[in-house]
Amino acid sequence: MKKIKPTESELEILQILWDKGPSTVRTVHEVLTATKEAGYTTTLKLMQIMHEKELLTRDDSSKTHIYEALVTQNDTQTAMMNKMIDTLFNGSASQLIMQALGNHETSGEELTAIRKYLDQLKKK
Amino acid sequence: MKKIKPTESELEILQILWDKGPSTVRTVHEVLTATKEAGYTTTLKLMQIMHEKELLTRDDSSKTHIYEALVTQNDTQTAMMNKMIDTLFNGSASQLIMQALGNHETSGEELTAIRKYLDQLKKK
DNA sequence: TTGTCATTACGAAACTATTCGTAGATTCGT
DNA sequence: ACGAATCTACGAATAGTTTCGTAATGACAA
Repeated sequence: MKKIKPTESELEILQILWDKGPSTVRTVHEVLTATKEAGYTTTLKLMQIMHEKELLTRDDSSKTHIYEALVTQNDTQTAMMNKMIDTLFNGSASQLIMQALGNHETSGEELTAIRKYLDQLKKK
Repeated sequence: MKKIKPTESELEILQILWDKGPSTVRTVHEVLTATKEAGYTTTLKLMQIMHEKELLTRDDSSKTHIYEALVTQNDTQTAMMNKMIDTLFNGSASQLIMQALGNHETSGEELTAIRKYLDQLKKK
């Protein structure tokens, strides 16, 4: 399996592509600048680099290229979580889970969902 | 609250200091090189920089300085988890939790502990 | 066609992180 | 006291990330 290690800025772009699906630089840039300052060519360059790194595919059949995330959100989540558990939670996933439960206002519904999931796991 | 954003290498060093408590560069370096290659002065420089950044305190009353983590493991966990939930899990902590449950072999004991913790939360 | 506009390509600058060589200071054993 | 070993300080080289200016290309409207 390929190593997934997007940088900070790359993650922001991936997020947008996961959300919107295949998009042009313009689209991504628009979403990006809703939150933060950035020049258009900055966004462009980033996406070009991500394409080189094979984080994105590019459809350049028409003049305006269309980019798409090549790594899934799920794989990225898994990769980064594992690293985090490793380097920050002494290898214990449950420690991470409790930390997450403790530090966030989690709604009753969410708690129920987690409990259900837990039951399912226990059956095995 | 101060912003906690240690780099990759800095995290490795923090980990060691959290584990061992106040330590010399030599000690940290020894642990570090058990896993990976690194020159002594590299480790030294890193820790000096971390001291400048106020990630570490330094006791230089004797010639061999003693460094100690200034940020707690817990605060760092919280900070990095929140960012992760934000940038990778669309703001949903429970999504992260299920991901963690799914992708790790979690022992029965751990599951029970989590369940207990969950019960506790539900009471409120 | 001609000018305007949006787009891509390229390269360089600015910044941050990582690595390590060298020099100078201190400690310790003999 | 002498020399070897250990440690710190400093600065520079390297590498990776982020930013953006400029030029070339293509699309489109008048």
